[in-house]
Formats: sequence, structure tokens, C-alpha cells
Amino acid sequence: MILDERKKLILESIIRDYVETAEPVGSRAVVKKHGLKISAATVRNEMSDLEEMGYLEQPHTSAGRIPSQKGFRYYVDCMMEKETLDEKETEFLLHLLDDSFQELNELIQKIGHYLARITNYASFVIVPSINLSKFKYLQLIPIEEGKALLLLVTDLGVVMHRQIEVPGSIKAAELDLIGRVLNQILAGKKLAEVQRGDLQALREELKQRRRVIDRALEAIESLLANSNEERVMISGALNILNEPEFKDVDKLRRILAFLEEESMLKNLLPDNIGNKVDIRIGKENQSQAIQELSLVFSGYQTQGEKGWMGLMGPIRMEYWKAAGSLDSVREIIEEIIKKRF
Amino acid sequence: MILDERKKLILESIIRDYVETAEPVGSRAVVKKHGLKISAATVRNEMSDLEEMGYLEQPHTSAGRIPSQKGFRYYVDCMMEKETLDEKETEFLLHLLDDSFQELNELIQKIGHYLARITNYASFVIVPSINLSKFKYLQLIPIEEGKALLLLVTDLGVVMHRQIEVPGSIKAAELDLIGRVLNQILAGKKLAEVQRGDLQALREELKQRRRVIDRALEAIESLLANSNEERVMISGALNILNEPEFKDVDKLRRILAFLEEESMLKNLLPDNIGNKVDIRIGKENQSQAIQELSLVFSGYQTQGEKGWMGLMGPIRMEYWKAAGSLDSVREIIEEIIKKRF
DNA sequence: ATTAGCACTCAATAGAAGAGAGTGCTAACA
DNA sequence: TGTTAGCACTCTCTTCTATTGAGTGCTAAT
Repeated sequence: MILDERKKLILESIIRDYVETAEPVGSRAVVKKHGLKISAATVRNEMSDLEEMGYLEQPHTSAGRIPSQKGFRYYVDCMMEKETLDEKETEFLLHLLDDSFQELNELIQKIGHYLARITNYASFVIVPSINLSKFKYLQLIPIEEGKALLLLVTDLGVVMHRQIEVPGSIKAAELDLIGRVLNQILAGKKLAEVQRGDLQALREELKQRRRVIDRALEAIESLLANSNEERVMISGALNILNEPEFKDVDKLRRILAFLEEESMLKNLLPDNIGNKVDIRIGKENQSQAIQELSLVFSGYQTQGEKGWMGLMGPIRMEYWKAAGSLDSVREIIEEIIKKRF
Repeated sequence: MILDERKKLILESIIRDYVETAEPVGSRAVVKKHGLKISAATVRNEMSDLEEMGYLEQPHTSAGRIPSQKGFRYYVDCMMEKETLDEKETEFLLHLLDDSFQELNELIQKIGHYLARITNYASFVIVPSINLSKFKYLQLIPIEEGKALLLLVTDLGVVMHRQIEVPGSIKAAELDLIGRVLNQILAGKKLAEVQRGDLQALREELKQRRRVIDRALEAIESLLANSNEERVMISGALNILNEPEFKDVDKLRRILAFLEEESMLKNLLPDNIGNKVDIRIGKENQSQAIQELSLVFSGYQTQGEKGWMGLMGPIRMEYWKAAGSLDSVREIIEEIIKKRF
């Protein structure tokens, strides 16, 4: 559907106004705001057309118009220009992140906080499951009589550990040996592959220390199972308290409850991760619980790892700002990661 | 101040009723509810007395009475009987915790969730700083060209790690040696003590590998600094959305904002940790932000480690249930920890 | 000391009136 | 044919008033 320039102008004007004030916008307001050369009556006619086409709606007869979800959709698809971060913000972000993190997770979490802070929306970040990364290093370390620590490092430097029981009689050197063997067999494999056959094969190979190996393998399995899950992190959930559409406590409860059930989020995102910004407006969301919310999100990709990050706000959302910020931030973190790892 | 039996009965009746309904309680309601043998008029006289004494207050002339904070305080101090967990709940909790945790932190966190769930209040747990626990074991592990992992274990089995840079030329055996030396010097020390002089002394002792050692010591210092902070964990914050006194979004915002600033909490608790349940009602709290909330909390103690756990709810709180639950839960976790570690 | 009776108070609710914002339609104009 | 001014109309929102009802406090009787 193609709109003529004047209709576009009016639609944009109404959207900008409505996003800012959360109030229906009248014809006079449109004229004044943009200093248009046409009269309010003309605008009224156009607005009437736009309503008929489904881009605007009227809360009641004598109110102004508000953009419909379809209106937002049209704006987002055909008219919007993203507002990326300006230099100062970029600078600040870079400064914030500069080697102040030890691990990928930390970085990602900081990004989440930052996004929430500059946009005043709730942000979410979905950290890729470690599953995809490669096994790199493993060691068995005696801690005390009867206990050892299994240490596992992936090639991206994620360290996981777990205590296991071992016979009291076992010697440090022996533990070390077992560790080495495990290491050799697993080295370079993807963690996801490890699960399949190797563990069984290993059990056979090292019969004489069955007990230790069994425990070690259990520990590895358990670590895998744990890290298998993508982690979802939400920041700035309280930002939605500031939106006038959620001054009703019941609505609020529904939404915050949804956010608390973090795992729900990832079901809503598409299966394959690109890295273009995608937008889900209100009812376009699958989940009942957040059909009064909009999602703006983007995949990110870092040498083999893929994850999501995004923003959630009211339907009356500054999509331009949200989408632009995401674009900028994605670029920045991909760059940082490339440099660091 | 001593109240006669009848006044006590009436005060209790009003408190119970008010806690349940959040509505002012009238004289008739008191009589009916408890099937008292006295008339409403008599109750009115008594209520008037109680008000004069400061235990009750009236929102306005023609409303019933509600307990004042002083009233709650009196009840809590002189009349309340704690309601500990019943057998089924205890059973369930034990089952929930039974070896399903790897580390102390995990256990504590689960406890927090459980407390929030059974009481329908927000729970908090403050995990003791690791500072107090003893250094047990340290190892340097080569990961790849130029990078090593410093691994540190405390006697309670908490594992911390951090990557450090090392010269590319260094051999695994050498790293191992350095680790051993560090180990010997630090072994058995309390982590808090480590900070003082040892690190400096060490630097002298191992001049030939200054670079590695410097990095290792930096890492240890940084780990210490990180773990120095007590960690605060809050669960079930959304439970306060259900309380009618917070249906006002502004109040809500203040309180949730306070909860998000988790670190604030520990400033509110007494300096020395006992393990009796303590209660702070409304204005008794130091912090402005939560003077409309009550805190019920208790210390817990596990071989040298001390921490806090507690519940936060409206002033109109089921103190008997909260205090009782805490008592039960504390007993249970202290027992579990004694058994496990 | 207790209680029944009654006048009184005050919040909460409902209804009515008025104000104001904004529209849609009509007729005039370029 | 597109644009505009004018005006009646609609509907929400606010304000004001009346009514209701719960609950009290006081008084007088038991």
C-alpha cells in the first residue's frame, strides 16, 4: 500500500506526537506542531482516510486519533529512519566495556544494562548456549581426601567446574593421568558432539579407574546439561513502570510475571538468527502475555556464537531509537569480541 | 505496658482480621469473628482505650480501627506465637534441597526462592563474604599460548578462577612450580589475612618469574576484592504487587527501585549476626524507602560463615508465619550444611 | 461494669450539569 | 476538484450534590 506524501507526513506527525505524549492527537495539533501550510479541516479529511485504511483509530468519537498497530507497522516498514547512537554515547559505551570484563557473559550483561539505561525500555539478552563452542581443556584436581575438582574450559575461555567424589586412595598423579586421557579424547570436539558417543567409549577404555571416570563423566554431562540452556538476562524491567499505559497494577502484574519467567522469551524469537533488527508490534507477538508490548531485537554473532539482544517497550515505542541503538551496539560488541578473543 | 486479657484478645482479633482483609475492623466484626460473649458497645469502649494507648488508630471518624505500628510491635513482642513449618512443608523443603546443589550459593538461593514461595512475601538472602573462609588450594593452569588460568579453592569448596597473561615462553612445569610455591605460602590462611603482607613478601621470594607472579597476585587480589562483597539475593519481589496497599504505581516504583538496589539492604541490618528472628516494622526501618514495609529476618551460621535471610512484606504482615518459617528454615539449612560439609 | 439505643460523622457511590476537545458535515471559495 | 471556514454534535472528564451505609461516641438504663 502506497501513501502519498501528505498522508505520510500526517501519519508521522501523529505517531511522533502520540509516542511522546501517550494522548490522542487532534487535527489542530498536527497542523501546529509541524507548521503545515494546510488547514485543520484538510488534515481531518486525510485523517479520516487514514482511519478508513486502518492506520489510525479513534478511542471515541470526539477524541483525536491514535496510530493503530498497522499504522506503526507501516511507519516502521516504509518510513522510519533509525537513530543510531551518537558519538558521545558510542564513546561512553566503549569506555564502559574496555577490558573491564573477564568473560563473555559479563560483557553481554553489561550491554544489557546499558541498552536499558539509554533507551528507558526493558532490555533482554539471550546468551548462546555454550553447546556450540569447542571443548578445549579439562583437568582433574585433587582437593581433599575423597574429593576432586573437574575443571573444563571451552575455546572461548568459559570455565566451568564441578566437584566429584573419588576414592580416598587415589593419588594425585593418577588423577592427573586420567585427566590427560580424557583431554586427549575430547580435545577440539564441539561440546555438543561430546555428548553422543565419546563418553561411552571412554568408559570402556579406562576400566581400571572406573569409579573416578564414571564420576568425571557424570560431572561433564551435568555441566553440559546446565550450559545447554541458553541464558536469558533482562535489565531495566522497572522501566515499564514509567509508561502511562501500565499504571494499572493488573496489567503490570501480567507483564512483570512474564518477564520473570525469562525462559518464555526465547520461544518468541525466530528460529534462525540473522543480524538485522526485527520488530514485533503488540499483537504480532505470539504470547498472549505481551501483546500490549512491542519487541525490537537483533541477533548478534561472534565467531560461531549466536545470540539475541533486544528491547521491550509499550506499543507506543520509539522504534527509531530502539532499532538504531541496537544496530550500533551490535556493531560495537562484535568489534570488541573480534579484537579480544 | 501490660494489657489485660480482654484487651489482648481484642487487639489480636483486630490484627488478625486486618492482616487478612486490609480493611479497618469495626466493633461488630470483632464480636462476630471471635464469637465473644461481650457486646459490640463494650468492645467499642475497649477499642477506644486501645486507641488512646496508641495501639490502634482510626483512618477517619466513622471507620473501624486498624492496628498502629506500635500495636503490631506489641503483638509481636508480647503475644505472638510463631507458626513454624508443618511436617509436609519441612518434608518438601528437605526433598527440594537434597543433594541437588553443588555449592553453598546454590543452596542459599534455593532457600530464598522457597521462602518467597511459601510465604508470598519477598525474600532476601545475604551470602557471607568469602573473606572469612580459609584459603585452601591454588593452581596455575596453562590454557593456551600466553594465557593461564588461576584457580582458587576455599575450604568450604567455593571455587573461583580468573585468567591471567603469562609470557608465551613459560613452560607448564614452571607454572606448576610457581603454583606450588604460592600454595605453600598461602595454605591454611584466612583469605582476609592473605591480603595484608604475604603478597608483598612473595613478590620478593620469586624474583625470577616476576611477571607471572605479579599477574597471579593481581588476580588473587581481584578475586578477593570481588568476593569481599556480601552478595544479596532477592526473590519474589513481585509478590508485593499482590498487596492492596501497593496498588498505587508510585509507591510500587519506590519500593521496587529500592529492591533493585540490592546492596541497600545490608545497611539496614544490625552489625552482629545472632540467630534469633528479628523484626523491623515500618518506620522502625532506617531507610526512608521501605518505611511502608516490614522486615522479618534472622541470621544463620554455618561453621564460621554468617549470613542473613529474611522476608519483606507490608506492615500488615503475617508476622507469625514469617518468623516461624524463618526459624524452621534456618534450622534445616544449618543441619544440611553440617551434614554436607 | 455492661449494654441498648440513637444521633452523628465521614467516605464511598451515583447521578446531574457543565466544560472542553475534537470531529464530521455542509457550503463557500479558488 | 481540492481546500477551507463554520457550526452542530458527540463524548469524555471534571465538578458538584445527594444519598447511602458503616461505624463510632455518648447517654441512660440495667
